[in-house]
Amino acid sequence: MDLMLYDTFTNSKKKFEPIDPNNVRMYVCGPTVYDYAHVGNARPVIVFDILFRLLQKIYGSKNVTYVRNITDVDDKIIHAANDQNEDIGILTEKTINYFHDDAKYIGALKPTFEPRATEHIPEMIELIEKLISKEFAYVADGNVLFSSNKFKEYGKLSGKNLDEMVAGSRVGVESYKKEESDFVLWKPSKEDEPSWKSPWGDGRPGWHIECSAMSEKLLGENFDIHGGGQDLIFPHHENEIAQSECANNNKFANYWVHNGFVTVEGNKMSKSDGNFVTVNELKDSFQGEVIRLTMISTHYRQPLNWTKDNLNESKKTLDKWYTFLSNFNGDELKDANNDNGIMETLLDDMNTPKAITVLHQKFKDCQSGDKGLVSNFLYSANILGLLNEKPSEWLSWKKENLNINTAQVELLIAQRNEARSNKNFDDADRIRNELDKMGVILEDQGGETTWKVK
RNA sequence: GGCCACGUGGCGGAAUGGUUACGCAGAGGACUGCAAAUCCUUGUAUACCGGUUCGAUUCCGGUCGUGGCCUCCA
Repeated sequence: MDLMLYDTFTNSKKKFEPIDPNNVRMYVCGPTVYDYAHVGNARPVIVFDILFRLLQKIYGSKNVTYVRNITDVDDKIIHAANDQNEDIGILTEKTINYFHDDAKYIGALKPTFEPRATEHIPEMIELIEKLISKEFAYVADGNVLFSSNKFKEYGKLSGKNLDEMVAGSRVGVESYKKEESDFVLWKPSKEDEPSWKSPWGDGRPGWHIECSAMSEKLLGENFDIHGGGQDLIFPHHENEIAQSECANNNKFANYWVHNGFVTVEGNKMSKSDGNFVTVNELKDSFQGEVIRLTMISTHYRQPLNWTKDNLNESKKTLDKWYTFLSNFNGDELKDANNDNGIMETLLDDMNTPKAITVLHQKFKDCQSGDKGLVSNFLYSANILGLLNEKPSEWLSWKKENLNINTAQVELLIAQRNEARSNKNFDDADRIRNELDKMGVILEDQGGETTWKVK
């Protein structure tokens, strides 16, 4: 069965055919590093992690190159550094570490390459020079601008056309721009701003050029998949296409894959609206796989409404699965390797919600305890990056996180069981209520009493 | 104003030209001293109006509504 992907360029599902099956190449726009990532930022990390895993399964893990860049020079970073009175390099380094911690927490594999903008300034300058020499770009007041109307196909990804855009635009036009839709490739740096020497004076790159330069360096002029959030379609990806295709006279990316937004009460989650939740702040209450399952419970192109109820539902599901798996030791579940259904759902434009349905079915099927079926269930979940923890560790996670006095709980349980064995059920129930108030729930099973945290 | 996406039960969320998944919650049952957990059973939905069709939730047109992009944004 073929991999089908929804391509923004044609607004339709297309069969995926790699340029080179021995080197399938994907570029995804990564974070701008000035602050903790919120769950909206985390969505593409998970979505394209799923796609990365899928491509590795199909083409072999050695035959897929996944590039996710880090934007470490940008106005927002400069502002944040100024606000916090912090050195830019220290701020970006710190934020990159946060990001890596978060990515690991939500179970994302490391990309093959994670290039940083500041480490590719020479490549960007080279690309800009190429665009100037081909007269797609011009210099004005120390800025270098891309001349949008020189690229006849400008707007082809987002379905916009220049005349309409100008008519409806709310942007103030900078005086040095020939056309309102021209965009900056290089701009002069002010005092105290990061700055690099260039043929056009000391300055720094515009936002879009880094992706064109770095993708070309690591993946070539023409590569398979370019991904990112839907809000990057215009202008970011449009501008990347303009830069790269004009510079190289070659097709840029063959497939454009965009994830939908995370919303909060129906509105897009974003830093500027202040309606965001960071991944980091969820770590106290939810394990990474809970976040991951919540995220992939909705198809990647649909809006995803972020609620605590959804998180709790995912948690409940994973608790149930892990509880069941805790009856087995890991070694006896190693032999399964055919997935029976999960791959089919993913091949159809990464239908993760349907994959989860398949997982529920498999879970039901393996209630008999048949080790082959249990192994298959576990293997299937692993494809989605789920159930990678040891059940015992998963189930004790909350206890360790909540400062519950384990010794006291065990003592009360012993007292209750003493009362129960004397058929003193009033006392037994009183103790259980007491524990309940502490957030501890008891389960009497097979003559043993286990407990868990609410 | 232009462009794009979307409207499925109480909630989440797939799919489909003809019996509408699955999960959560709810209800009933088994189990339990009682619970919890687990298992079994179960009710409820395709925004509105037209059209095509033997038949549409699915295809087409329109209406209404929601969200997004057009400015930094995943």
